[in-house]
Amino acid sequence: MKHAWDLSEQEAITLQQEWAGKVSLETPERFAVRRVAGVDVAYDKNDDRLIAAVVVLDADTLEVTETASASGKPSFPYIPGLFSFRELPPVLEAFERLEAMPDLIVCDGQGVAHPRRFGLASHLGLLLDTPTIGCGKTRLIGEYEEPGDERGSTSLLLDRGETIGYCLRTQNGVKPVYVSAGHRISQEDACHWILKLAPRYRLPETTRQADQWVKRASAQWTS
DNA sequence: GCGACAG
DNA sequence: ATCTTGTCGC
Repeated sequence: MKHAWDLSEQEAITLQQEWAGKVSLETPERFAVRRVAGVDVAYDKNDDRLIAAVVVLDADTLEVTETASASGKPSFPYIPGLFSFRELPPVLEAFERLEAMPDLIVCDGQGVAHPRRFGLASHLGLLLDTPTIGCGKTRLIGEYEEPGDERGSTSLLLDRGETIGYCLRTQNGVKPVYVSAGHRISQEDACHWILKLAPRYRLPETTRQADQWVKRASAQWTS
């Protein structure tokens, strides 16, 4: 039988075009965030496995309150623009192992700053029906001006006349990050949240903690 | 055809 | 993503 994630490249693209229309760029009314999650995926080339880790932080203290992980064989190759079809299966499994769902999720990669406006963060947000933000270390698409040198400086990420996200400097003098709304959040709120989540380093604490935990998890899933 | 190209 | 040493700067 045909598995939900067993798609051809063309079918994946068609699904993105279809689902992009379901994405919401509006922050919910009475948006109260207590738990913020960070997601990261590692690849073990030795046995061709993906390891996903989800960490949940207290939105006020930024302390880790829960973690979960999952592992599986990649069911899709890495193709720029079709990233989510490779990474999401183990990520979703990790989320299922969480005791409490977070109020906001920060992903490594893009949200709507994507050729079809449906990056990893948008895909995950739609599947979990939860607000998501995409925060990438590098750009996938879009043009922008270099933001100012100070923390908090931003510039628009533009594509075909549309604002698809922001280029954000999270610390004085560091390389900027690329922020875009994933689902159920506005571009502006997405940017504000990333800045708030990155009080000390270039990357938000959600990403840093997820990165740290995915490495511990890989050791476990290997041995 | 050529260059770009999240992790 | 991952493979990898030293090096510059605070």
